[in-house]
Amino acid sequence: MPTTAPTASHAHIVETLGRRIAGGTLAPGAGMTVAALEQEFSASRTVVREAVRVLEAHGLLRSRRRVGLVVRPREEWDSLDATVIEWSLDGPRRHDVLRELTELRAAVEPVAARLAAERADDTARELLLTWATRLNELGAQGLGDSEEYLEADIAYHSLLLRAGGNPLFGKLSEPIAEILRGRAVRGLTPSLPRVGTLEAHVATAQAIVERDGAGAEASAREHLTLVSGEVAHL
Amino acid sequence: MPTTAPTASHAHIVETLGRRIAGGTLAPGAGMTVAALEQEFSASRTVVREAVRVLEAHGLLRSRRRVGLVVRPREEWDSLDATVIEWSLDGPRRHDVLRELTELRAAVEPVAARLAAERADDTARELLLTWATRLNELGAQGLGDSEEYLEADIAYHSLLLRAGGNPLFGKLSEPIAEILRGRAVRGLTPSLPRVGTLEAHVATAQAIVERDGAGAEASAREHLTLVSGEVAHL
DNA sequence: CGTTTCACAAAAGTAGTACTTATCGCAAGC
DNA sequence: GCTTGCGATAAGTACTACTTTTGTGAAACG
Repeated sequence: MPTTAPTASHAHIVETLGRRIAGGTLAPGAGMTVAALEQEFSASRTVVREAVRVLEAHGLLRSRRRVGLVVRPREEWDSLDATVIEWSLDGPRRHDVLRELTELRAAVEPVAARLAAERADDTARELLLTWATRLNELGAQGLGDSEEYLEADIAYHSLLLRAGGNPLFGKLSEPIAEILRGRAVRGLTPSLPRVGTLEAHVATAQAIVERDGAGAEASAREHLTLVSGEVAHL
Repeated sequence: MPTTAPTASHAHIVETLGRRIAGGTLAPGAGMTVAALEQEFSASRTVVREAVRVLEAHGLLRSRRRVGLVVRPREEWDSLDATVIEWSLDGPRRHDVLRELTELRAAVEPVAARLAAERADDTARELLLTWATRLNELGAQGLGDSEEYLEADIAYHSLLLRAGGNPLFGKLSEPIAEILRGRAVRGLTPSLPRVGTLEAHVATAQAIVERDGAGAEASAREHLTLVSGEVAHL
């Protein structure tokens, strides 16, 4: 085999095609055939079909006999899947996606905070407070747009969602990590976090440590109202 | 081939295997091989591999060279996917799943109600109220466990989640429909809905019609507190 | 002229087989 | 005892032949 396509194996096709669809290059309703994909990726039928199956499983594509492969409407997509979200954040609709995700986050995080306050184990509580104070410090130093801040932010929110012990909330930490990353990459994170944000983090964590469910929920909600405001008019 | 498997095609393998894993028959860590599956389902390699790919995409399975297929830990599953949820509701962990989903629902629906109040179009508002009053009527007649009630319940909640225009919330209507169905099938729905439930439905819908975001959120939250209480100790 | 029926062909679905590649585990050598 | 290399194993990839479904268009029919 010469220096041609680097064996466009399974994962590559899924990735490329997924990005095209979720990213918007390939609009819903657009059609294609397995044969065409074989050619384009210079891959065997088997490989292409497996890739198609995966995209089908994610609701991005539909394969029908005699018709070929058709891109499905957006409502059918597995829009809560981390990979699908990542792909969506690449397309022209990224702002919408970001807004939608933030709304979901605003709904979920306060309740997650309450659950964490009620049920988290002690190490999680401590760790949560640690991350919150770290965020506070970094933010105060004007490092709100730094790599470390992003990392701590993801760690904090991820733990917050997991600490309540409900795997479904934990699962939502993946999309939420994607938003944070997505915002950071696009320079939407200010170097000096908005007033109230850092305090809200610490207050939430503090409430969780003190097993104050209502308090945790309230301060998390306060924080997220601020965030929603920022993202609302992108 | 005798009267054995009726050409256990792709979808059937996905379904069966998915149920086994998500349902708990096949515990995380358990291993198998493609060859074994070929035999069991008397299907060709191609078909089995495609099925495996789909399950892999849902995070239920991992396929590694020289090792074979390994069932992945529950945290890795695409637990928000409607099919995965359906499969999970069949296993011994169904009560946990039901509880977890209800918690998520309690977090999401109030916010969805607010968004609906702020942004739904007029037909959706009207329809929402129609469903709510229908639920009210059916409930008052002691038909809370009837087929019609379930149908109306699903329609109401589904529309509530979609009306706000955020596809992510809309997507969550699938799992939520699964819960309602799951509860009904298992006879967990009382024929006379708990006091307050029906009123809350109507109140929420009423608030949405009046574009009262805060009110909609509040009454939805009230309703869901009741529901959570019911499901908490299954 | 409109409607139904039917046959054809297109495209995915299924099957089987041959070959390639990664990797785990063990054993031999340092 | 630790590393290194070999071999077996199981998935990954490829190719090809065959089957099944189904949309479309043409022909038959009312």
